Amino acid sequence: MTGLRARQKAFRLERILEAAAELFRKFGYEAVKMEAIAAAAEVSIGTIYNYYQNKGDLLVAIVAMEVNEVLHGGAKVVARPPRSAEKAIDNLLGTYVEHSQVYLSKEMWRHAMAISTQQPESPSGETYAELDVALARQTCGLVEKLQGLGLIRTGIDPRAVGELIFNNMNMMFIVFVKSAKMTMTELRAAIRRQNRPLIDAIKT
Amino acid sequence: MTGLRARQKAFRLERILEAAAELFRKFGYEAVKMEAIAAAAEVSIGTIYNYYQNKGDLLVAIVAMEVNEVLHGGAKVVARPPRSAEKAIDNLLGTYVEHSQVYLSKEMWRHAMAISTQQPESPSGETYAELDVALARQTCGLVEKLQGLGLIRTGIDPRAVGELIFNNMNMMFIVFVKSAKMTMTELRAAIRRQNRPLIDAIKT
DNA sequence: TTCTAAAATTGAGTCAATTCCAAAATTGTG
DNA sequence: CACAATTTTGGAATTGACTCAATTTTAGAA
Repeated sequence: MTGLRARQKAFRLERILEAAAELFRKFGYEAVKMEAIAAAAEVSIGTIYNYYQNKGDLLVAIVAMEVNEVLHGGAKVVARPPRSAEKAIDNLLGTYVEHSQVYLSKEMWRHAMAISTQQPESPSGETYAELDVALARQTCGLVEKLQGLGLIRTGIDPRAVGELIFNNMNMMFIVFVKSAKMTMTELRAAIRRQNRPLIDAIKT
Repeated sequence: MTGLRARQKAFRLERILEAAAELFRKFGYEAVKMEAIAAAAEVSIGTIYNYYQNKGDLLVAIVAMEVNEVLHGGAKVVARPPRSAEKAIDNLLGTYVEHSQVYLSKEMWRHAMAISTQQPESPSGETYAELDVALARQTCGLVEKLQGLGLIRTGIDPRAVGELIFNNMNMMFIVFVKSAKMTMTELRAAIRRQNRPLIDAIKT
């Protein structure tokens, strides 16, 4: 057991995902037909639907791999944060938004977000939501750590602050991927500006 | 001039919108076929597409009417805010989220959001984005007013605070409509909890 | 009233995602 | 080595949003 069948399955799963990722990146999510993905992965359309529920599922699986990398990057920042609340938070959020652009286009992000909003109960929708929760937790974790390091006043609820900061960033990221012209630099500047009053007020 | 044709046009526009709104509310956005809307509005499918670019456009038009009411409700709060920063902000955000449920189901909101994310450049996507901007401005306006009333420290950037608060609420509202079980009460409690450290820090 | 160009309406047809299902392949078992 | 149970395959059928060429309606001039 766990013989040929399982190996073939894993192999096909990956080949389909890679074919889709490459095509999505090259031509955009909407422009790519399932037929093209099937041809590129050298399987039939039916086979794709055997592995993934729908076209959106395929996209969200790609995005999920990406977000997992972002979580890893974030963990490093939380482990050894810069020695000021301002810099630490800027660093973490910077990791999030910068990394998010490495493999995924704005268009891919937009569709992934739309799919997870449209079908929150589907496996891919839940996956996406869980990743958001994990990122929010990580942000809260950083705030807590900063508090432990004496960089943020005691008595302040770190979860409230973490969620507020994360939600603001997430919303700004949505605005960013929806805007054709907004740059990464502008995004980061806006987030910094929005966070400043809060951080000034809670830092020691 | 402005005779029969214009009147008929306005009449049909409205009849299509009303038919769609009723069907969407009763059966959900996805479950309703364009064919059904056409039949209910007593026009052909082609005619609907003469007035609205696509099915999503129809939904966003309905949502836009709703959000305009929300903006009106918000204006009243900003005009005569409660005499504490905490209550004033809670009141405004409460107006937003409570009103949003009157005519629209979570499912309709989810699809409207998804559409505006997927097609940000389309008329309906832009309409939705503009409404978000208007709401964010209103929130900033309230913060500024509270500052003018001496309820929030001077020297704090009201736009930064307003945007932070609005973006957090907006993100939480997305979480809310994506969750089958989250209640309005829970949503409001979460938002209050998240805002508390910020408001405590900036109020006089 | 009658005629004509512009505007609006119509619905059958197109397109791409998704579903269906019968044939083929794979595996564990007697 | 069969052979039955299970899984995979691939292409045909379905579905529903959207298009477009033909038809109908309207406004206004003669």
